[in-house]
Amino acid sequence: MPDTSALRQGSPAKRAAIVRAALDVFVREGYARASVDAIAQTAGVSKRTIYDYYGDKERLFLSAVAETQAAQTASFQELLDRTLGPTTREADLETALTSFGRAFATEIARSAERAAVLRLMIAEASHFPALLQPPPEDRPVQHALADRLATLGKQGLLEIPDPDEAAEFLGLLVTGRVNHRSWYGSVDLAEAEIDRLVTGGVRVFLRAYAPRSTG
Amino acid sequence: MPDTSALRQGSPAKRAAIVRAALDVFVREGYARASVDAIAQTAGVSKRTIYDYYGDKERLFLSAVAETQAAQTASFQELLDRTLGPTTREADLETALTSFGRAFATEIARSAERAAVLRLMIAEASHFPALLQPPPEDRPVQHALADRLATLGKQGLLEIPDPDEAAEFLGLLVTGRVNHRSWYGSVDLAEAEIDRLVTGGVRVFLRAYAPRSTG
DNA sequence: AGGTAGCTACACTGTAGGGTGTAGTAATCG
DNA sequence: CGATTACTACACCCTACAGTGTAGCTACCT
Repeated sequence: MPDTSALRQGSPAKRAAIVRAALDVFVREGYARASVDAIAQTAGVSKRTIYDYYGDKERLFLSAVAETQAAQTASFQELLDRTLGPTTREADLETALTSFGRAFATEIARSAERAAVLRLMIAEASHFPALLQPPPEDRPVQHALADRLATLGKQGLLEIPDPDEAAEFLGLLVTGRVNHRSWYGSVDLAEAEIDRLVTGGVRVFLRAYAPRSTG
Repeated sequence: MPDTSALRQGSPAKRAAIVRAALDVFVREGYARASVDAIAQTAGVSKRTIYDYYGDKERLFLSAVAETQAAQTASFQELLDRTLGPTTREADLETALTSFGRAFATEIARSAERAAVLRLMIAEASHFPALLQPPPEDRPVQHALADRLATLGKQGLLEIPDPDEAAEFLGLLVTGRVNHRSWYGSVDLAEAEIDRLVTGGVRVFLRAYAPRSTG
């Protein structure tokens, strides 16, 4: 006899549609306000199907968050390679860091999704301890960035005593003010404003981590 | 005839008790999950009284947030005077900034309330546009800090081209990592950990804003 | 004493929403 | 072909909760 209490396997396409719709609604409404009916309607799927796939609202929520985190980590890696790749030369450093920062912050501030997920996680962290277990959204991300900075340090372009810390600060300097002003994506910022905030952050980072005496 | 639809004036003590209980529950549960019954019970007051005082849940929420903001702004001013007062001398600068940062971040990370309110505001910003209207929680705060930094700049202790920006970065460097790791107060951090994060942030700030050539 | 205001306790309405059960349809599998 | 699987539509249960109406108690005012 089949285990009728098990979740349905289903098709990847339908799973993706549901998870995508769920994230949309959760992000717009917050967990508690988001209704499964609304998610079903957004996904173009019956409510019953959602329950057959995910069992309950909590698991749907956690799946949706996990889903986007994987996607975001991947897209960050790609971004890092594009803007801070191993071909960076001395003269390009500020330019490269700025363009990295701009791409990074734009991704956060404008793609809406990334910031929105962060917002959602901040809001729900205390209700879903599971959210805290996986690397807090950017451990792999920060590691990759730290590696790049360490390399730049070894090349004498920067003075980086602690690459992990430096990576954290760079991320913070670049995204902190954008997140703050946009209320983590709740309010749109002008592109020019984002640029200004990012550029300022990179400038501070470079002043703090410039080599004391250039050889 | 009396206007029966008007809110009741009531006693300040009871108002305070309600607003305090409301904040407790909102902060712990989030707006949507928080029930007025729970708030009434926490406040030791009947639900009817809450409605007589505040009319509805939304107004209660906004009052609670506004209440704490005023309190927090005041306590920050006091903190700033205590740690970065006008008597600061050169040798004390790093010490003073560090103790400022520590006090600031501790207030945010340990008093729980401040971080929790921020968390709440981040979560609800898109549902309560009114939250965005008043100075975003720290405009007066940042202004006062900028003034102090400008003074230190004029004394030659720091090189501060843009005091407002510098104040923003100092706040960010000092609190950013604490907020990030504690999930804006959802997770407790050890005192030593907070110290380490704050100290690191101050060090970066000083490296970035140290005078290029000391006269 | 009589009136009025502040408050509680409690009953009650209406609605939203999580979650389930099931009949019916279409496709797919053997 | 019949059987199973995936799905929708829909009716449904049950709980939580925002908000209201009201009776009754206390305390204060005059």
